[in-house]
Formats: sequence, C-alpha cells, structure tokens
Amino acid sequence: MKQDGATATLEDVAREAGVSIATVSRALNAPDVVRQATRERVAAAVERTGYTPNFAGRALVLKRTMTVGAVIPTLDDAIFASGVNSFEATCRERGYTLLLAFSNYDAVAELTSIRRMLERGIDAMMLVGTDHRPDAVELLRKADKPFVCAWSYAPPSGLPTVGFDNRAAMADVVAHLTDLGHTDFGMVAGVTAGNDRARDRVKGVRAQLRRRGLKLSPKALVEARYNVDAGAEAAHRLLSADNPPTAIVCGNDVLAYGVLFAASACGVRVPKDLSVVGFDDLSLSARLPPGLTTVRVPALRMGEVAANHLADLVERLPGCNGKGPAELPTELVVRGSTAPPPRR
Amino acid sequence: MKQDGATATLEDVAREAGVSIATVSRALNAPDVVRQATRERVAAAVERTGYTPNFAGRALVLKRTMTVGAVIPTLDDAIFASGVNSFEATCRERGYTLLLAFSNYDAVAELTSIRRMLERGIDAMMLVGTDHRPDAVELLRKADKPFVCAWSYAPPSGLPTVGFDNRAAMADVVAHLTDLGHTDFGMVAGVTAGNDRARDRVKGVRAQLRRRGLKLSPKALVEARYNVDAGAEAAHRLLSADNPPTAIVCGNDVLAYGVLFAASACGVRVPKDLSVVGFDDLSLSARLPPGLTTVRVPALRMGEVAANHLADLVERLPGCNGKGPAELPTELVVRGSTAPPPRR
DNA sequence: GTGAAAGCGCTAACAG
DNA sequence: CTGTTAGCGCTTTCAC
Repeated sequence: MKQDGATATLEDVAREAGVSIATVSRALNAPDVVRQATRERVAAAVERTGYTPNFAGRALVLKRTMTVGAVIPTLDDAIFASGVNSFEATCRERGYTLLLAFSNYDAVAELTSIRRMLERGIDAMMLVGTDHRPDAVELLRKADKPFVCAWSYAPPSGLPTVGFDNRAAMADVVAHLTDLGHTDFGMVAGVTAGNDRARDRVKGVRAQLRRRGLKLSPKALVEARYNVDAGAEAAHRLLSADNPPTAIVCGNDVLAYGVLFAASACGVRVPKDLSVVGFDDLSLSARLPPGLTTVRVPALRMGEVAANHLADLVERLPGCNGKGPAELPTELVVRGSTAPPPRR
Repeated sequence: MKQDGATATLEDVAREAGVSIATVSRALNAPDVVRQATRERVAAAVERTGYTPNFAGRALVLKRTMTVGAVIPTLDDAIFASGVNSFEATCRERGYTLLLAFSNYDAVAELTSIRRMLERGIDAMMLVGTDHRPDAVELLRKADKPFVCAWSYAPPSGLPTVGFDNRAAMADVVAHLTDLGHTDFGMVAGVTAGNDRARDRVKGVRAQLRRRGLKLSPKALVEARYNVDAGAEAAHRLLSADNPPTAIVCGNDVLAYGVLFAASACGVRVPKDLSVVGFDDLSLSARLPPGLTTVRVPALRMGEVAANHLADLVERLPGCNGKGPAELPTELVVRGSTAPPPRR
C-alpha cells in the first residue's frame, strides 16, 4: 500500500501485479479479454495499492467524463430542490456525477456556468425552462453535447424540453373556478422576467378566462417574488381594490400561503369569501387549513426522465433523439380553499 | 472558426497565431510574461478558433480541477437547500465548480459518492455533520484533500467542522421554556440514526432539563421523519398521554408545523394550552399563526464560510488550517407559540 | 492473452 | 520573451 500522498497509478498496479499497464487497464475495463488468473492478480494488486482511477487521464483519451451538468435558478424553490434530487439520483444510478450551479434567474450567469461546465468536460446538461441566451444554446450545440430543458414542455420553443404544460395546467385551474361560478379573478404571479414558466402560467389563466368570456383586468394581476411575505403583500393589494376578486390564482404554493395568511389577517374567510389556488402541491399544502387547492407537478418523475434521456443520448441508445422526451402530466388537486363565490 | 464537432486545441490556436503552444498557454495563464503584441495575436486566434481550454488536459498536469464536491443528505430539508445554494455561490466566486451528490442519510452511499468524486479529481469536499464511515474520512485524508463537515460545530469529533452547536442551541430553547415555568416537556425529534445534529438536539434538551432538575421521560420523546405529517402524528401521540406535556420541543420547524396542526385539530390551543418550539426558522415560521418560536440557524453564512475555508486550504493561503473554521452563532427567535403553561 | 508504444491537451522546466 | 520537449495517467491499436 502506497503511503505517501501520491495516489497509485496504473503503473504502480502493473508493477505490483507483474503485468503491463495495458493489461491492468483491460482487466479493469474489459475483464472478459483477460485471463482469469491475470485478472485475479490485478485485482489483488489494485487492492494492495489502493488504486483509484484518475478520470482526467481517462477523460483525455475517451472524451467522456461521466459527468453531467445542471444549471438551476435556485434551490429556494422546493420544486427545483426535489427535481434536482431525483435528477442526481438517476444520474448516479447510471454512473454519472452531477455538476451543479445556480443562475439566480440571471441568463448571463447561466451562460458563464454553462461555459465552465463545458470546459470541465460534461457529457450532457440539464437547464431549466426555455428562457436562455441564444449563445448559451449555440455553445451547447457547437460542443455537440446533449441537453434538455426541464420544468417546461414547449416544443414550439425549438428546444428539447421535458416537463409539463404550464399553460394547460393553469387553464385547468381556471376552468375549475369558473365551473364553481367565479367571474372575478385576481392573480398573484411569480416574477415573469426571464421565467417562461411564470409567464406561461399567466398566459394559461388569461387564455382560459377568454374562453369563458372573462378577462383579467390589468390591476388584477400582481407579480411577486418567491416568498410568503410577497404573496401576502400582493394579496393585500388585490383585496383592498374597489372590486376585490372572489378567486385568486397563484403562480405557486408559497405565494398562495401568503395569500391565505393575508386573507385571514383581513378577516376574509377562505373559501367562503375567497377561493385560493396554488401551484406545485408542496407537502404543506394538504395540511395548511383549509387545505390548498393546487396543481401537483411531477418534479421527481421529471428529474428521473430528464436524467435517463440524457444518459440515453450520451450512450447513443437507439430510440432516443434530441427532440426531448415526453410531456409529463399535471394534476389538479382540489382541497378546501376553493368553493363557489359568495352571493351578492 | 472550426466548424466540426472537434473543439479547438492549443495547437490550433498556436498555428492560427503563428506561435508555439507554450506561448499560447502562457498568454492565457500568465499574460504578463508575454509581449503585448503576441498576446493580442493569441487573443485574436482564440476568438477565431472558438478555443475553450480542456480541463482534463490541465488537470492531468496541474493535479487541480477547480472542482469541489459536496455530499448532502437530501434537498428536501430547506436548510440544506439554502446552505448548498450559498456554498455553490461562494465556490463559483472563487473559481470552483460544484460536484453534488445526495446520500439520503446512508453512510455507504455517502462513501461511494466520495470515492467517485475523488476519482473525478475534486480539490476539496464538504460533508454534512460528523456521522461518517471511518473509511470515508480515511479516503479523504489519504488523498490529501481538504474537507470540512458543515451543519455541526463539534471539535471533540476530531473532524474539521463548521457550523453551530446544536446542543447549546437546544439548551437555550429549554431554558426559555423553563423560564416561562414549564416543567412537563415533550420532544418530537428528527430521526437520530446516522444524524448527529438530531442526536445533539435531543442531548441538548436532556442536558438543560437535567440542569433544572427536570427530565424527559422515555415516552415523552418521539422520533419522526422529516415531514409535516410525521410531526402531526408524533404530536397526537404525545398529547394523548396521561400526562400530556405543556411544552413540545421539535427537532426542526417542519415537525413543529405538524405539531401545530395536530394541536389545532385536537382543540389544544397554542400557546395557551401548549407551547411549541421549532428549529431552523424557515421563512414560513414567522407567518404561520401564532408565529413559531424557533432557532435561527446561519445556513447561508455557513455555506459561505465553508466554501471560503476550503478554497483557502486548497490555495494554501496563510492562516488557514485543517481544524475547521469558526463556530457560527444561532439565535433563539421568540414568537407567539410559546407562553407560560396553563394553570393547574 | 499480453506488451510496447503512440498520443489525448496541457503545463513547466530548460534553452535559446 | 519564445520555442522545444518531457511528461501527467489513461486507452488503444498493433505486434507478438
């Protein structure tokens, strides 16, 4: 066993086993081409030397690092957190290691991280949504690295996406509310700048309202940053209007929590006076009185699908293409926060 | 500009600029030793070829990858999420890229990920807490890679830790409650197996109770997994005992939310009938009625400190050692969920 | 089956 | 200042 800091190399193992480095390499990577006895001698030598392959050496010749990158806006949003969790788990299962960076919704920061990861030789990459600098996409394309944009399903973008249709999901929400009889809507949206998911959710609300002959008045739409307080503040704004809405649709559950707290602080009862809907179905949403009606998104499944898709692409498995994998379904979860509007 | 998939190498740039590859390398890494004119020719050639350094080549000779690893139990816990966020931000600032893996509280999985990251040539690594397989630590030591265990401050462990003292923080919590007059305590702890933070929090409660001549009876301690429902279930168990506690201390805020919901479901009023304390101070805790008394932990600061410490170590900056950086303070945040116990 | 040798892209002496 | 050259650790022909 080598004791000093220097880690053992193929050469050390070869010397120890009395074979050539080529044989050691083969014994490790293509055991079937090596005679049983030799293989065992090598295995013993590996054990004794504490050998650990050096990926830089391997990467240099193979042009593969078994590393995949992901650039995520932030982990503050629990939905990203769980998606990343499952993405990593699947990557790991398939032998890949995850390189992770955060963009904080800054497209330039994203570009920088992508470049850095490319330099580090990632084999593939996951991005979030479809809002990216064209040069970022070009970089990936030119480097010929498979990539996928998750948390969105938007073939028209021309990007390989995997995720769900945010517009359709929001249309379901609005349909649920109009079916209950609501006609006066308010929306607390997430920040839409640089965030196609937030934008699509607004669009989905608008489109479905239009279909029912309704609309979202300019003042009935408020944008808020991703936190409870911002949601509460937005709700106060909405509820103090001349004609307060009877239903508030939120861009995510955290904002909806804020709306719930604000309503209760103003003496507005949910769902009696006001219906509230979230988006994400965080674990708290089922428990928080009166139970939040929301959209369940397949974050875990999505991370898994994205990782498998990328690995398939890297390994050039048949049946995979750069178009992106399938659309994942969302589900409207109706709970206690929605009910018919109050009588006039 | 090279159009085919093959990315440009130093040689391409050198040919383009009419200099040797050594000069290109120098122009890029030590601009000051290269004549201005040459430097400009090289810069132009880099531009034209779209050259991007290959880190595998560089890593092979430098034995540095500008990559740091982190193995985290999970991102489901918001406190890990924000710590990772700031850890990555600081790493990035200092030029390092983050390799991230999850252990799901499994020490063997952690070991596997550490090994993998070591193979990939990480320069340093962050772990969570002090519960690790001895061979994992040995691996890191033998590879001579700086590492730090975050989310704990526990010099007696012999590991380089950065974080806060979970026992002391919990002692503060108990002191607050005994000062209010509580004598009947219950605790909903996180899962303690393989989790020194959860264990230390229990120990902190026990120690402080002892100091006040009190104790936690065996049935007054319930372990629960990290989710609201488990917290609620544990609370039901505690509250349905013959002698229900007047104060329930929780291993984290999420469990405390569950306790709050359970109490309200049983008609137990907080803080009138029952005081509840959490740990973490998640953003919701201030808003959730009646406002959760909890311990604020410096997660962001910790990620930052850990990253800077590791970078200092890698770069052999003076004044840094392997002992681990400073202890970070926690803060007891008193809100509406704690009050004197009800009269008998 | 196994060994010798070339070379992946890069940096760092060492000469000039 | 700049070029030549020797590897870093590994895989992979090509011979034997």
